[in-house]
Amino acid sequence: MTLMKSGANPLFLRDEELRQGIEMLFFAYRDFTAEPDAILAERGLGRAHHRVIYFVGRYPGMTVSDLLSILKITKQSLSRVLSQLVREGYIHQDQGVEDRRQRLLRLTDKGAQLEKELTENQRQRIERAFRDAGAEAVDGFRKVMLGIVNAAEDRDRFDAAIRKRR
Amino acid sequence: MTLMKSGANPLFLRDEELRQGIEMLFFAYRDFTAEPDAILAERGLGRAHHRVIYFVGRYPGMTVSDLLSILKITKQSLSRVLSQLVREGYIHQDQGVEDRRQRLLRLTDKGAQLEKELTENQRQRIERAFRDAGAEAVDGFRKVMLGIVNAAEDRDRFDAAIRKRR
DNA sequence: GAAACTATGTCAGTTATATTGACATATATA
DNA sequence: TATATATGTCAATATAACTGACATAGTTTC
Repeated sequence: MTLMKSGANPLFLRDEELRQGIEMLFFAYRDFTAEPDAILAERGLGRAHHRVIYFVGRYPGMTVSDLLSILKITKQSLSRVLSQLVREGYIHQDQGVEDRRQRLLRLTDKGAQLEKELTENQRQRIERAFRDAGAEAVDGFRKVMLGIVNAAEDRDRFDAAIRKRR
Repeated sequence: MTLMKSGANPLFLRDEELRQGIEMLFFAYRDFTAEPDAILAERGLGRAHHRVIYFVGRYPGMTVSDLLSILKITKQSLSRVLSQLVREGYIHQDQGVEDRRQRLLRLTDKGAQLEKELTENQRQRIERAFRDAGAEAVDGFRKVMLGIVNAAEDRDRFDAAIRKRR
């Protein structure tokens, strides 16, 4: 941290550091979504479909409202995306067993295949970044990212070893 | 890293770790944009306007094509957003001095005020996360984020101390 | 058992952000 | 002079979100 743009002004340094943090999030997210978006476009799907497929693959048997609270979108928005995925055979809905109003969501084989193709890309990108940066850096990355996330509920999705720092 | 969900399968652990990375990016970005979006909505502006205001504030005197290559959108998309910002007095355009075809962009006072309000929110979020995580973790965060970003051109926006690891 | 609440779905209208393609203008460079 | 570049604009389209209103089936509570 010695070679900063402006010299020895600690206030500027702090601002520069924080702005870099902001920008890194923007650039990382932009590049992280670019390739999956291209794969999805070939099938007439968009980023919203990816998010649904991803989380249903991650938590099979999740309900529609689980999905709504993760994505933080309205049910009307989800509806169009989800019903397209069901219609086109990527996602299967089972009636809930304890509560029969619920629709338990899971990927079909077709859905799982697409999920793999999409996530593979992002997984590789993360893997390369993690490997290049080293285990210690990965710990730091996780601590910071966890601090950026709002809801304790979402932070709880991540592992206990990180959570205990709070 | 001792308490993982599944026990002692190292392959599972790796997959779990990578998926956490993917999800952290999603959740962090989702929460990072939520509050500025709300402020913008009051003025009839959206996230796209924020990005323009942010980068023009960051690099005063940048050209339209600089902005296009950072945002990676088409000029037609930028056009509507940028001309609204000019029309409503957030951004001022000067004719380029060396090349008079260029429009050099800078924030007006009104624009700078909005930029401050919007960025303040994100800056505070990052600041809190950085402070809670500690300096070492911040280094790790930056290393990993830099690894996720594609273009060397964009990586070069960040500081030399990190860049030299490559 | 009726009333209230919950999970989900759907209709209709609207907004923001992006796209592609075509063309125009001013300026710079070979 | 010819060509390339920086910018702007018109038109049509797509996607992903929103709000509001209403419907249905199933669960819970009084």
